[in-house]
Amino acid sequence: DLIILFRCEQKSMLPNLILPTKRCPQMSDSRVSSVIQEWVSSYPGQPHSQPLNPVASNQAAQSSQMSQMDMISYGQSHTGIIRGVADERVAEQMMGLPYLSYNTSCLSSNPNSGSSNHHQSHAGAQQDFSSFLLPRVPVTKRSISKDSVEYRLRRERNNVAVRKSRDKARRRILLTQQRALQLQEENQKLQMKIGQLTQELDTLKHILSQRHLQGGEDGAPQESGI
Amino acid sequence: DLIILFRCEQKSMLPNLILPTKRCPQMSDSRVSSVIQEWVSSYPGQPHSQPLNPVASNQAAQSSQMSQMDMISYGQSHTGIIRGVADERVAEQMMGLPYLSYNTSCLSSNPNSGSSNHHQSHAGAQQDFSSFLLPRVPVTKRSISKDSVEYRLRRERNNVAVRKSRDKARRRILLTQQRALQLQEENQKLQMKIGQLTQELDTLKHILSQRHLQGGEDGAPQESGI
DNA sequence: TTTCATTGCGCAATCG
DNA sequence: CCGATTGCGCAATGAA
Repeated sequence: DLIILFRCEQKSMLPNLILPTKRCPQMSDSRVSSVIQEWVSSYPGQPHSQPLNPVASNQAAQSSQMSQMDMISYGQSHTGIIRGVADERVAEQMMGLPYLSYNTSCLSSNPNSGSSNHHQSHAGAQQDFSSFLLPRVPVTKRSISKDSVEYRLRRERNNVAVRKSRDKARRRILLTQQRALQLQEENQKLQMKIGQLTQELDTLKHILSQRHLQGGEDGAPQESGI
Repeated sequence: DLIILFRCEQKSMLPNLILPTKRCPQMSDSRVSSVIQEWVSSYPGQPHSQPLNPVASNQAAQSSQMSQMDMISYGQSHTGIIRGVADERVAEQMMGLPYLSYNTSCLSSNPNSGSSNHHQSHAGAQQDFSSFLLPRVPVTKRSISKDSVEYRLRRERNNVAVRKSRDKARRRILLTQQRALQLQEENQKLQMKIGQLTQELDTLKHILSQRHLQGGEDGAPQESGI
């Protein structure tokens, strides 16, 4: 009864067990926990009366390259979260306070980087996942030198792309809404037309049956027309 | 032939001329220019062969409280932009480079605050809008002291609300899409049913007409049922 | 490898 | 004053 969620960067490493999203690594902890909640509450096995209160969901990877490979384990009765953080550089806007899940309590711990504050668990047989948790800590990619012209150019290009993409999304959503409304109206018209045709058909059938009663016993009414 | 877009903070001041959005003040310059382009290109008056090249669209109000009341004027032949900026404090992440509109050239000018760099126009009879442009420069709200606990609490609460709202939006969009698909399927079924009923009706009508030819001249076929 | 497109997220402004 | 929305930039990632 131990469900484990992996969060990793490599697509090939995605076990795709619970979260079918492609964006797993970017989901916030609160979102992960809410997804877990949804999934658990939709599970027809145990009652799960309380909202299972995932303890931590802290260590926000706000604008740094955290979460190289985070891992969250959830036990049935003893809810626990194990998190491994492989940080590359100090988060810039790391303000200290952890995430707040919608409906869960929140425990802050170690508001800054580290790669040392793992294992916030508190029960059960948790193995040593350190080999998983620290796949490549000191990667030290090219320091992109935040102030370089090239960085700003890339940022600006991405900002343009983001705006474009969001405009597109907005238009798509609008079109979908309009299409839904249009289809609904069309549906009503079709329903009305069906009612009309059905009534007409009933009338004709009635007339034909009357004719049968009147015009004697012809037997087979089928007359394959011209 | 002078179209003026106002961007202001107070809802009551929204002339709502071109941009019906509630979020006018937050629209980026590139978005504004794209909206203008859309609007102009959909205008059946003049040809507007070139994409009208709105000059500036700079002065990014990225994470500061800029754009108290910006104003953009657009002339038919001489595209110009007047901007009034009432800055309260220096933008934090102001990196220097201006916005890049999707398909327009970009002229940078005065990458930092000011309330002095207005009137980038270059033609026509532009009046003095300074009284509009500087409604309340030195507002100097309560400095929220970026590091205060209260600030962080508010930020965290807002982050939670944002996540919640976006989850809701995602669900709404998904529901709309599913509803559209469902309506489409239903529509097809209804169309088929209509075809079926129509064919059946034609058959019965044909039968009835045959009966008329066979059974002599009854005259009126209408027999109001029981 | 580089570029653009998507997407989750935090911030700030604004609405209700 | 609060939460809810929304535009935006950033970073990670997908896709080509």
